Amino acid sequence: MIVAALRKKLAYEARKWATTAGVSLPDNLAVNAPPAHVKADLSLPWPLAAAKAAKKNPIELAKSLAEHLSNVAEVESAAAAPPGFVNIVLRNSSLCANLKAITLAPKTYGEDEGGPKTKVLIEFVSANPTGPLHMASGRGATLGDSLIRIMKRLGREAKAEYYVNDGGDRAVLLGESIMARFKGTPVPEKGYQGEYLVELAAAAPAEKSGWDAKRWGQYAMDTLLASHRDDMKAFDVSFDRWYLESELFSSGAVPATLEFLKGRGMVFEKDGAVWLGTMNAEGSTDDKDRVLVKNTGKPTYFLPDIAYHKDKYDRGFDRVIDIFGADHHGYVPRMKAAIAALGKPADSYHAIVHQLIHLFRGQEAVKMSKRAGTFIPLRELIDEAGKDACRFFFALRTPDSHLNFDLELAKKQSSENPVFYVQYVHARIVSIFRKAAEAGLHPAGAELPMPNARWLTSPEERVLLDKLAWFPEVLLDCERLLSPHPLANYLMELAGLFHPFYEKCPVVSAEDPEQGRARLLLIAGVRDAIREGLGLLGVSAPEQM
RNA sequence: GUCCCCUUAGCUCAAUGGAUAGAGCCCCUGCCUUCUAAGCAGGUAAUCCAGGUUCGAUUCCUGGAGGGGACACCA
Repeated sequence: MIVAALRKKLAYEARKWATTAGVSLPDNLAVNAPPAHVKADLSLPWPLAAAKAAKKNPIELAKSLAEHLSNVAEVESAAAAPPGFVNIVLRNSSLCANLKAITLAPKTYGEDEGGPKTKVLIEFVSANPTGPLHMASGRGATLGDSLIRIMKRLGREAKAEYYVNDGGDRAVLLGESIMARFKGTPVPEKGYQGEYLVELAAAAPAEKSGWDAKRWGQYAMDTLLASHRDDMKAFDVSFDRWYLESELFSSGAVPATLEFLKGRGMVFEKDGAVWLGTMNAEGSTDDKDRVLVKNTGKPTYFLPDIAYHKDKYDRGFDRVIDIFGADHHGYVPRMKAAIAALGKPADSYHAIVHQLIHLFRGQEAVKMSKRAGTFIPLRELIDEAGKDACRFFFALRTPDSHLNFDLELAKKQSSENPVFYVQYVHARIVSIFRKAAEAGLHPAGAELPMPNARWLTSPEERVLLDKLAWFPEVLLDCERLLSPHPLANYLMELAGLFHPFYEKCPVVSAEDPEQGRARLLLIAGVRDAIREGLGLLGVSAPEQM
């Protein structure tokens, strides 16, 4: 029985109890991990919540609920604790059964949790193909890709999409900029000034001398887009679709969306331009109206963006998530307004805004790249620190907070480096399994038996059993918070709990071979949780270090 | 001027409104003939300020202080 399923069972029993006790419980019944000083596996604050409405003494309710819950099969004991908690100790056998569920049937996590039967689309990175991908895109990529992996793991239908702004004016300007670099003439004032275009122009094929700006633009955009694809591949991030803005235009979706919005009465004309009445629309979050079609007759970028989001819904996605960098946060209210203007429910759309990355070498802030000038390309970071360190560091923090990325630390092969701290545990366990096979304790790959109840009862073993039971809950936390950081932090904690076990509980040289095999089962659970957890973060789990 | 994010230990960060606020690093003291010392055991140390809501606030609300970012008929 895993915690996700046990939570349901306890909640069900608690509701039965509430009926007979004549109290009402809130809709959301959370199961918490108890604080360190409490010797229990689960903590339920439910009596506290019930006492308020019922005007009853919470500790009395807790005693009554504890008595009721001690009849649940998986529960060893349930005790009331002031001011009104119920603390539950689980049977070792149910925790062992959970362990078997982790090591033998890992595909069942979250399944019995149900969860919303939705089709989720997450759009992320979506950088303009006018320059190399930059390190902030790495944070968005980590967020999006890990969320996709976690949601899939929970049985959701989740797709990843990258929107490519390959539209007209931008391509022309890029073409003019790179052509100027090739010819050594000044780059247009509003053009792309980056030094990378010099390199790119030099690398173009021989016939380039005859190219016009349009041809140059096409070349630059194709090459840069290809580099974005390469960078994402190197970062172990994959997309179900690269959606081109040009596709959107050629499909006629842009004028069709304008007509659709007109039909809904959301559009008005003023000063020769066409506006979306985002400010006063029902459910609007925007502070001013926005232009859809300029007085020149050309659409702004906003209109195709709305058309693109309409298309997401038209393709059957009922949960649409966009990931933006902090510099685009101002874009969120108007996108929400657009979703409302399309007549979609507000809670079907979610924007994740992640904050900036500050790059350091030790104490020293890194402001710019030597190669690319004013910004740090993602590729430079991957090349220097490695994909694993980048992804783990990016996953470790909530998107809301600024992220300090220390290149020196990320490159260190020591315990100071969190990613090595976790990977090391995996390698250690794999090594123990090798030794166990050599010693004849347990042949490689064979199934491990369900341990006898007298094994795995020491504090070091028990705490690991417990921690493993929370793994599915952590994935649900990630989904709820739309961030992989609870998983990354969980892996740090799990790794930290393994080392005391390693010191005190010999496996291969255990007193009793049966005990050794029980411990093998336990560490197989740790190994698999780390391997899978790291996998969900796009980080490798080396067998040897 | 308006808007967004942040402020927790010396440092980097955790904690669906729950109990004695957790980790890792740094520093100090011990530990390698026994499954990887990239490790273990022990020690010191924290919620920016003022109000409010609540049985209960690091968490929610209001105001203030400090730091970061954004505010085009640009993309």
